[in-house]
Amino acid sequence: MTRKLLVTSALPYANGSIHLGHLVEYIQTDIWVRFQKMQGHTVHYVCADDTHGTPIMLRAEKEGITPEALIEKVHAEHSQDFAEFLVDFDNYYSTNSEENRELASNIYKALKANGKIATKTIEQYFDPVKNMFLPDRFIKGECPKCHAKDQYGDNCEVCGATYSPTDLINPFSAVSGAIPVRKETEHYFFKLSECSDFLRDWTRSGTLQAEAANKMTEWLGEAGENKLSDWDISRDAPYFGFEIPDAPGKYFYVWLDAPIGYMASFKNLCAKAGLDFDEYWKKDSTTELYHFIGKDILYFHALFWPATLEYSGHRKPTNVFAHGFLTVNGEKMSKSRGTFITARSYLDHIKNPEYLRYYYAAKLNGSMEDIDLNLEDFVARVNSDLVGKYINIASRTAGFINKRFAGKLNVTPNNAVIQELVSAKSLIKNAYHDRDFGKALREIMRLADLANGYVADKAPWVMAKQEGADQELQMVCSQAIEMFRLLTLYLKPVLPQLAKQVEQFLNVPSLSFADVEQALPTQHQIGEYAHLITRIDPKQVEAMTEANKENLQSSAPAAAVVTPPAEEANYISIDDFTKVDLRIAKIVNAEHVDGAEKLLKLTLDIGEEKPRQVFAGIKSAYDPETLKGRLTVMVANLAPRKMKFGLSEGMVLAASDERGGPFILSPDSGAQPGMRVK
RNA sequence: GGUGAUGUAGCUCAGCUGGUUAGAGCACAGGAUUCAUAAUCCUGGGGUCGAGGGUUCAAGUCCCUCUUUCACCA
Repeated sequence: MTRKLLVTSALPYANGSIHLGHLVEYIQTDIWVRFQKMQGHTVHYVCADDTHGTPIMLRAEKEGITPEALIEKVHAEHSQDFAEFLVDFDNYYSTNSEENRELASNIYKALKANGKIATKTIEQYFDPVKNMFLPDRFIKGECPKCHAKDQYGDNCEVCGATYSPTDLINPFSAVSGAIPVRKETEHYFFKLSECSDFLRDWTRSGTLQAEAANKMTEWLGEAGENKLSDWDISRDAPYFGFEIPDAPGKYFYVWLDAPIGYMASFKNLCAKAGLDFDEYWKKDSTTELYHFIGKDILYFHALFWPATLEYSGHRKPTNVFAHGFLTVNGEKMSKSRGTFITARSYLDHIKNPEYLRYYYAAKLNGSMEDIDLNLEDFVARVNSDLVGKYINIASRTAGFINKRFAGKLNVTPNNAVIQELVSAKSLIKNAYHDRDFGKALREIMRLADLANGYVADKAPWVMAKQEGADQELQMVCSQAIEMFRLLTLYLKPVLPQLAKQVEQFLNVPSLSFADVEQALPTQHQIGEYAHLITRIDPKQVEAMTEANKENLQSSAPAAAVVTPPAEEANYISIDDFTKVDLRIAKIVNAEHVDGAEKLLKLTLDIGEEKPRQVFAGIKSAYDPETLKGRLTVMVANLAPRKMKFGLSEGMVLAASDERGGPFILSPDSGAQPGMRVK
């Protein structure tokens, strides 16, 4: 039976950039969705920008653009960030859409028809200069406890006290600076207080996480008790959002139409993909609905949202999955420590999004616990697990298959390690299903260890030198490749891009869980192995945190109002640059290295007594004879590195990308060996 | 302040309903190996499981007190 699943991640607010904290959720959801798709289920993964509310209105005003222009700009930026992190939404939409306006209005009307809407006059702070009501966050003043100046209306960042704006000493509007006045206004309420019996039932019937269910009883109180109060769902003009149908000048509070944005995004997808919206949202739908959220917004998703759905005649979520927050190096993300890292900054420095996906997956376990991004551990773990263990299996065996057997495999299924890999399928599936990605990856890496052990045990490099051991050599390497195929399949939800490259290398169609038992056939032809990933250099991480620190300094005077252009995060200082000692080098000798596929051994004169010996991976592009006597550029102060063929005392610079290369550099005529390049 | 969670080797984490000398990966030390963009394999050192008290034949695992960190609520 094919299951039909609709999955969402929380809608990011269109007021700022995506950062590594956001990405925990999108990566978690994306892995789960990819896993479900790999099982052959029908899955739709939708999301959208959350675009309404006072902060967006005010920020647009500050930037001198319309809110629509602001959210359009942010939408493009968010979409790009998600795409580059391989978060594969089936639709990424906006809450400021016609679909959402219509759905929000209809839901409101249905709630009203059900007697769940009330009006009440409340008193609120009002900015007499801007002529608008002020949310707590936009009132500032002196903390009543510690008397720190310039604190927000809801809590003090200095002493941590929480209070209401009325308690502030000398309050002022953060928008205009005017002294706010109290003013009465009529608000619309969703009568949540009447929903506690329903919510208590829903909590019990649903399969919320244990911790989430605890929270629910905390909010709901014991049976018979009613701790819920009605929910204020309106805001007064001016407000960027949807006007309430029968209430001119009143707008839906952003948190009313935000979750409806899940429906709107899906509705938009339905129109594009020919799906039946009602099949997924009608009261007795047999499809499944999952919301991935952060624990901070559990309140909205476990109370308001199911109640809204229930009393407007829709289905309820099958499950709400809450995750914890991200800390970096054990502490809250901090701009001064450089650990407040945007998605863009990560991409600029570390480049490969799958490293972060892997690390997050290794840490996630389906609970609401916070997870820690320890940057040193990140480098060690990714390098060791992905490069050292997993990729190494193909890297160390594919060469034999390519060179000795023209890429032809000979897999025999009766192999203990392969059998263990195959039988791990259900454990791994269950772990993915339970969102215990950490458990899945621990198992997969244990299997990768077994595969490396198998290769070490069989020692194909010995067979390669023996007469008449060809068949065994081919078999052992084929088994290793089959192990690599299985590991790739298991890792695919986490590393979709790498898996795709491996599928091309293995010359197989897109892998899914049904392929576990389908071993590569005998005489199967694989492609040429090209290295698939490289290690993270800790310097990249260092550069990233440094860049984020500088980022803060340069924007400090502007006090968080203006986001500096993303490129600025890339800058290094002149001091950083001068650390690199670049020298003009004369290639006095160049020769092939016995046994090395890619390396040339260069002898370089940079004006020192003794010439430098440098191994350079440029054999593919240069004949040693043509290099002799040439001038080029080398890094003279690179730490010497012991390689298999000897000590390399520096590095020759060369350019390359997918269009070709490597191309070494040449100075203009007149340059002499030993001259500093700066 | 109240509630919920959390604290296990240097680092990051497993330890299901309490059951033999507490586990893994990384890091570290020694050895092996050279196929692999130095990756791999074997062996080893290292923990009063936040602190104290209690229940039990038996507790990292249950109860109480204190404490660390985090979140939510008032």
